[in-house]
Amino acid sequence: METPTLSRRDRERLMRRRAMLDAALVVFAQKGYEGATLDAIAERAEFGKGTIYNYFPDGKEEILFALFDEMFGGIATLIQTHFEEEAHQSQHAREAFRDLIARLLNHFTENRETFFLLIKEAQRLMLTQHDHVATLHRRRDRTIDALVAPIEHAIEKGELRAFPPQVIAHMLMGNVKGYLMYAHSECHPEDTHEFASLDEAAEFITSILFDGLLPRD
Amino acid sequence: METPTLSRRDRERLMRRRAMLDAALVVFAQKGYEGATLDAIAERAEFGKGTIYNYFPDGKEEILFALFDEMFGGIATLIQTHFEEEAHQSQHAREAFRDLIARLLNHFTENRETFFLLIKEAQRLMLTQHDHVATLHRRRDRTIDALVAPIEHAIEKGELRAFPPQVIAHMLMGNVKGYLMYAHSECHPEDTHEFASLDEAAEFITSILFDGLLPRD
DNA sequence: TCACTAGGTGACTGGCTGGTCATTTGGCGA
DNA sequence: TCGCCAAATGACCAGCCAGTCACCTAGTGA
Repeated sequence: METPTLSRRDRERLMRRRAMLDAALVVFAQKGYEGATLDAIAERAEFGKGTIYNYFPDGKEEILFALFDEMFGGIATLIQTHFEEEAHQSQHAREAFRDLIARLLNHFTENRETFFLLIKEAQRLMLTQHDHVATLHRRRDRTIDALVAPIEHAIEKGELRAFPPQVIAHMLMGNVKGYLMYAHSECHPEDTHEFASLDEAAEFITSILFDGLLPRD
Repeated sequence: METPTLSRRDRERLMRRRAMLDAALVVFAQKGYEGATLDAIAERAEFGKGTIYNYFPDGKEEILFALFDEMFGGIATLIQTHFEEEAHQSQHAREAFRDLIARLLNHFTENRETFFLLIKEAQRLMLTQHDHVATLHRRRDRTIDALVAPIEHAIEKGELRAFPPQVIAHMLMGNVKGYLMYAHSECHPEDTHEFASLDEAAEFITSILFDGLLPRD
C-alpha cells in the first residue's frame, strides 16, 4: 500500500489533490452540489480557483465523482476487510452482521460529510437521468457486491432465510442509512428516541432486521 | 369535503394554482429544485412566468413548500384512513401493516413524482440548515404521528415487540422508501431482483420487518 | 546571476435565472 | 358599445458562477 517511488513533485501533487478533495467534500456536504461554488472550494483548500482546473480539468463534476469514488471505495473496503477478519468467519451471521452494522455506523459518524454526500447527492443523482448514472451505480454496486458473498454463505449455513442476497444487501444498507437519517433529525429532540451508544443502535437495527418486530415466543 | 360556496373566480383561481403545482411537481421531480427553472414550470403550466408570482408571491421556494405540504398531507391521510377502516382494526398487526405497506407502495408508484420529490428534495432539505427545516420536520412528523397510535396499540396487544413507536414508524417508512429506491435502480436490470406485483413486494418487506431475517424454527 | 519553465492565480466573461414591472388583455358592468 | 380594472404577460435586470487565460511567481539548472 506504500508509494515509495514517487518524486517529490508527484507527492506534492497528490497532497494538493487531497487537500482539494477534502475541501470539496466539506463544501458539497454543507451546501449540496448545486449550492457549492468553486470559489468556496478553492478558498477552503487555499488555492486559486484556476489551480483546481490543473488537477480536475473537467471541473466541478469531476471533483464530485472523484469523491463518490472514494466514498463507495471506502465503504466497500470496510465491508470486505470486516468479513476477511477470521473472527467474523466463525461467528454466527447475526453477530457478524451486527458488528458490521456497528462499524458502518461508526464510519458514517466519523465521516459525517461522507454520509451527507451519500444522502444528498449520490441518492439524488441515482434517480436522475444523467450520463454518469451508470458509473455511479457501478460504484455503489461494489459495496453491495461486497455484502453478497457473506450473505450467500450465511444462507447456505442456514443462518439466514433464503431471500435474494442482492435484496438483503440493499435492505441492510438502507436500514443503516435510514437509522442515521433518523438520528440526524435531532432538530426537535423532544420526540426522538436516542440510543446511548452506536453499539446499542447497531444491536437495535440488527434485532429489527434479524429477529423481526414480532415477539418470538 | 365539498366547496359549494365558491365564486367562479375563486374556483378558477384554485384551478390555476392546481395547474401550477402539478407542473412544478413534475419539473422539480425531474430536474431537482435547483435545476428547475421558473420558466420551465411556467411553460409546462402554460402560464407566463409573471403570473406564477400572482399565486405564489414568494416564488420558487413557496411552490416547493406547498408541494411538501400536499405530499406529507397525502401520506398522513392515507395512513389515517387505512387504520380508520374497520377491517384493519380487527386484523392482526402484521396483516394490517402489510396492507398499509401495499397501499404506500401503490401510492408512490401511482405518484412517482411525489416519490422523487420526497427522496431528492425533502430528504436533502431535512439535512440542511435552513429557515424552514423545522416546518418541514413538522410536516413529515404528521406522517410519523399517524403511525404511532396503531403501533402503540399493537404493542399493547402484544402483537409487536416493545420498541419506541416513533422509531418503529421511521423504520417502517424508511423500508418502504428504501425498497422503492431499490426498485428504481432498474437501470441495470441484470442483477436486480424484481417482484411480480406490489402486493408481493409488500409481503416481502413485511416479512423482513416483522418475521426477521433469521429462520423461525 | 540569469534565463527558463511548470504551474499557481484571480480578474474577467458569457450564459443563465429568479424576480420585477410597465404594458396588454379580456371579462364585466353600465 | 365603451370604459374600467383585475389579472396575465414576457422583456428586462441584476446577481451569480463555472470555466478561461494572460500574467506572475518561484524553483531549477547553467
